[in-house]
Amino acid sequence: MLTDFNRLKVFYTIYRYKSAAAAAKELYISQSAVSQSLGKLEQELKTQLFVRMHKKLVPTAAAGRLYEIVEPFVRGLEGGLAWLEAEKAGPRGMLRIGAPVEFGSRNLVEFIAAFRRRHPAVFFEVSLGHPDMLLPRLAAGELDLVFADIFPGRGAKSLPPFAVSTVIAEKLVLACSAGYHSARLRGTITPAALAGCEFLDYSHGRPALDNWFRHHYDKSLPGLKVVLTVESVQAILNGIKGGLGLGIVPEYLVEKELKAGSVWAVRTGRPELINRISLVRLKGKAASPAEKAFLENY
Amino acid sequence: MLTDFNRLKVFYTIYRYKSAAAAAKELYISQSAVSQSLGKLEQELKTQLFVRMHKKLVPTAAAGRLYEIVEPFVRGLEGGLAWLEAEKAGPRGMLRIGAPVEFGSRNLVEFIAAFRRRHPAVFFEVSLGHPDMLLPRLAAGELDLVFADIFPGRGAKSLPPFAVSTVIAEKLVLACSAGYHSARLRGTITPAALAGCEFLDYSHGRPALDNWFRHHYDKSLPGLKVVLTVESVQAILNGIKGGLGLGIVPEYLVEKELKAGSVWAVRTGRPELINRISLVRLKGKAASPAEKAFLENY
DNA sequence: ATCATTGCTTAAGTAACACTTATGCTTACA
DNA sequence: TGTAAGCATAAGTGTTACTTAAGCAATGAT
Repeated sequence: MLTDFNRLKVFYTIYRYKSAAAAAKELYISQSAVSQSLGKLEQELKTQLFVRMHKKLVPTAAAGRLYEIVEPFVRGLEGGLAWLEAEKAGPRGMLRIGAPVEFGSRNLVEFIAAFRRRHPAVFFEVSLGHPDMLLPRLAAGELDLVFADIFPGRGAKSLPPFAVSTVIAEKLVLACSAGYHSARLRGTITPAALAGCEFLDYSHGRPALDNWFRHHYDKSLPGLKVVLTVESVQAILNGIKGGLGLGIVPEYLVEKELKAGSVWAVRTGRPELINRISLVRLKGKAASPAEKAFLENY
Repeated sequence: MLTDFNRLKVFYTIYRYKSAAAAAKELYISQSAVSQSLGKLEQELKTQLFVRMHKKLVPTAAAGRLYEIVEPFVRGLEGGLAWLEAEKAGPRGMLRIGAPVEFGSRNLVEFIAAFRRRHPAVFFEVSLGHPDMLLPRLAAGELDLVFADIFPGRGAKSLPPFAVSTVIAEKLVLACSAGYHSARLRGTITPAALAGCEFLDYSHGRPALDNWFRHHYDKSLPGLKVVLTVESVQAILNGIKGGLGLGIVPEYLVEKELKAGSVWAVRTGRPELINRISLVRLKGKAASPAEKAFLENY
């Protein structure tokens, strides 16, 4: 690679003015410095860049070629720096956000819509997926912030470089349809009574169910009949309504149905399990105005 | 503009490795120097570019943007420098040549065709026109070399920054058709006899005719009847053959016709006027291998 | 758990080199 | 012919980028 990029800056200026004296004035250095810098560059490239004529430096073909490389760069740089300045001045620019599928396509998009009404110069790039996929991307600098629904069990301790703050705490209920309930769960609810039922969960390790049982009964029930595994709250909800069995869903999603009696939720006397949606950022990363505005409002 | 371009080179290397230590190794400087350079750049931009994490530098969005500007530049630069190297190694690349219309579209193009058979990596950009238009472009570095038919009268002294060498010396004759001759020029040829004839010239100052008369009779004849002015040797030639009158043409173009007797040329006893086609280059400009090869063969 | 390793940062000293001042040369223009 | 403008070169100086060294934090192995 070229040893000294600064000489290119001098070259660029000389080329524009076809004059060392004019370049010196623009660069706030002496004409001699410009001349020396050009000489060094020519030596370095072992190529003549200008023909010295009286009161004028005439570019050679090589100089023309070099200028065509340097010119778009300088222009791009000026534009880019101006953009950085603008981003520091107020909320604008791109925000790259990761979020769980359901939360991202529901709450987050709604919030973004509201946010953009106040800050139309901010635009978004949302990546939906598991925190397991999202957090490494955050750590690699590909995302600015990530929403993660980290269950109390795992996570937490294995994330030293992250700054975590809870934004939403939604109650999780174990629910089934009224029909399923009246058919399979008459009488008081006990772990033993539940053990014979059909269940729905989000992935094959049944993390949601295990978590719920540990919270409410201090133990997980092995050998549950998980009849449906699907990575979608909406799908689980539909399964519940269709009488497939019992599944974990955010309580606010079934509020109407619970009141109407079409859906029934297991109550154990203990407070409901809380699903904390956390906002994760890289520890030590300065927040841009756009990011600040986003964080303040959430 | 940015004060120090060299820091961008360091930034570029850091970004590629996401590591200051690796960048230091590649740049053959200490890791500390890399760290300091990055710090200076961030200060200069007043923007955080990397989040310092253990054994890793994680780029921010701003760094990504900056990289997208710098990266194509570095790649373009590498390509461009490789090209310069290649051009120095052997005859290749672009040659920008200026020439008079007739010479350029006839002799020059023929020569280029032969030249390219030996050096297929050399390509050409030919500008046709008056030396008056071409030489300033040569002086401005827009052309590498110019063929010029400079009449002895002017030129020569007003071109101090140019290096001139004659490449072709063609005899110019004042000719007319056999029919025109027998009808209008019986007997011995004198200036007085010629004065009553019709003439053809290349431009309205009748430079060719004046030049010819000064050479052969040491004076120019004012008030000549110039019945056709056209900037084309071929057109003049056709005019002569058509019996329009007398015109100046290169002797070799009418050699056959002179021998056959269909065209007749004025002979004064003096040696013929010589039209020197000169090759003009910028004094002090180093010739590329392609240019060298071109000059050697001409 | 503890220790060794790795990588980044900061501080201080040094060495390199870019810049300035000064001079001379060339050319254009009055 | 003289003067002014522009570039090149030389010598000296000043800035600053770099090196060396120490400190800190996080990781992974024993």
